Amino acid sequence: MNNQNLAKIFTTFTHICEIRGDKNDFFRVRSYQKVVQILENLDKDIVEYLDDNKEKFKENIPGIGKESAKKIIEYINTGKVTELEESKKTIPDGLLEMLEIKNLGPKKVKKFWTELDVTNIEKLKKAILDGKIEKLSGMGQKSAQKILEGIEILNLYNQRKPLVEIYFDIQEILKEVQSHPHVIKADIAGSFRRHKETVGDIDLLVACKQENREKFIQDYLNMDFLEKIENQGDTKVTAYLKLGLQIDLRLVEEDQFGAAMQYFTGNQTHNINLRTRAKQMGMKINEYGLFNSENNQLIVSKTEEEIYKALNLDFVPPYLRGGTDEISLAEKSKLPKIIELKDIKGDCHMHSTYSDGKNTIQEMAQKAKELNYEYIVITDHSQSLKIANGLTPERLFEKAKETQKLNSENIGIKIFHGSEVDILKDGSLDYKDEDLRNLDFVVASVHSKFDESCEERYLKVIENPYVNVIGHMTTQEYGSRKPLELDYDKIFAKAAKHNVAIEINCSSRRNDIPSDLIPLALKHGCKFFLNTDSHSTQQLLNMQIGVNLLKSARVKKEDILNTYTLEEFDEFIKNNINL
DNA sequence: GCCGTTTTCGGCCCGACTGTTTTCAGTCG
Repeated sequence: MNNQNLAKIFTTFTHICEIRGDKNDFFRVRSYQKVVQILENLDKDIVEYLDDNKEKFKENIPGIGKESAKKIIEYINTGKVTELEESKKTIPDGLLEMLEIKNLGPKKVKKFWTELDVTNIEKLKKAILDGKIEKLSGMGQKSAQKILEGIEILNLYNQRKPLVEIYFDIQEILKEVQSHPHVIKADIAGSFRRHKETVGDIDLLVACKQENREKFIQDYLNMDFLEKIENQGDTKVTAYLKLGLQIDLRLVEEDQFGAAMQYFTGNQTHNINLRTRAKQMGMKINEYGLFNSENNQLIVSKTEEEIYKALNLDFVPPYLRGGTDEISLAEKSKLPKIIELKDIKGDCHMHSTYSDGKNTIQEMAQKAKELNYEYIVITDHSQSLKIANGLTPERLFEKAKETQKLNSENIGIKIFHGSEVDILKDGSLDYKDEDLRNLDFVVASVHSKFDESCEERYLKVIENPYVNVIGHMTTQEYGSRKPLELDYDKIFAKAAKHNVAIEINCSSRRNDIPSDLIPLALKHGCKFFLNTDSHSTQQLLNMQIGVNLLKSARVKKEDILNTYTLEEFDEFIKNNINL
């Protein structure tokens, strides 16, 4: 959490500097922007980089210099950064929210503030409607109108969306574009391709012959996933999707596609670092290719692989392009080996028609077999969760019998008899020991009283010998429930001690635990299950999104327990019950 | 503010698009 909190503090500071527009501040702001990106993409909490006394950095992090380090250390020790707090007093609060408006940057915000005393969005709206904005120098009716539109779409489209929520919708959109007769190649770049947890916009790249561009753009503008067009030029269209996100289309020539994918995948710091490297080597990178900077001769442009190779680097996969240490690792051929979808051998949290799932055990097993899994665990809800048709001990027994029967029919995948057992208000489990004893696998989850009492309940249930994994621990649900603020240090330490794994639940409404907690759990030696919590066969496909999220968090195969083969998993659950 | 095979000062990634201009500033990614 420190990384994200610090990133926010530094971001606010850069915004304040930009609005004030002090002389010679441009490169200072850019340095801090770089620090923000580094913080957002570190694979460990920043506190891990400090020495035991939290007084200095153990190792150098390129991009974080003396000044930033001082501020970070102050934050770790006191919870605030004095200089940045002080700077907040130098401008009215409302100016910062104005920066969120599309087409409105720091220069104009400053202009409106100093010339018209416009200090928040409300005042800005009034100034536009009163015709005051358009009279300012450098402004006009169109600019004023654009800002007004920016205010209107602020709440509609400006929210970042969780990757898990939009992943398959975007794939569908991509397929539609790819099937257009004038499209030679199309793909999504940007944070979507880097597998970030949330996505602010969609970068769509299309290779298309120059003579077909105009025709394609006309057809694109009429595609039914688009809602509103913002800007359009010969090679670029900015628009909004019906699902509530901005989409930027860029058109390139076929043999520039790799260069464009590289250029638009980012992140910004990765690109700056790469272009700086190119420059030092006498080359120049833009979206059209890698060029000799002296004579502008093209060196390579067709594929990303060629570009990294020409810069004497191993290919850096998109999910590692976070602008931290990936370029120096690629230079030394030391990029980390990260989990792949094919490493996943089973899914250990899913529901059937016995509780609130839409498909039978057999249907779930059949779909899982198609995904090349060796095993699944059916974990229907326990008795207290009546709203989800939780199973009484009698029905749990029936389910065990059906599971046994299916396994005896050799359907080509092993089904384990599990349950997602509620953690009750006192931290006990929702079945008696005699029922728990007959289960192969227990996911223990909270489904009621989502408050700080969960900390004590988790600490107690971790001691329960039947528990294999704690399900969706922070209980976050996008748009409805924020992650619980608990002492995760304490919980993870105890879970590791008792060999209780932590679930990374990749259902489309959860993504829990969120990736910023993963390094903390790893630090304590915890292992994870990556589960889909599927309530239908279709949702089993979410595993792909879960793996993608783990890639950008640099999680390795050995940290995820459902990479175990059937034999290893069988052995694991037998040994894991510690009576 | 940060960095260094151009190393302790001097330079810092690159291009598209828009609107207001008449050659460019601001914004965005």
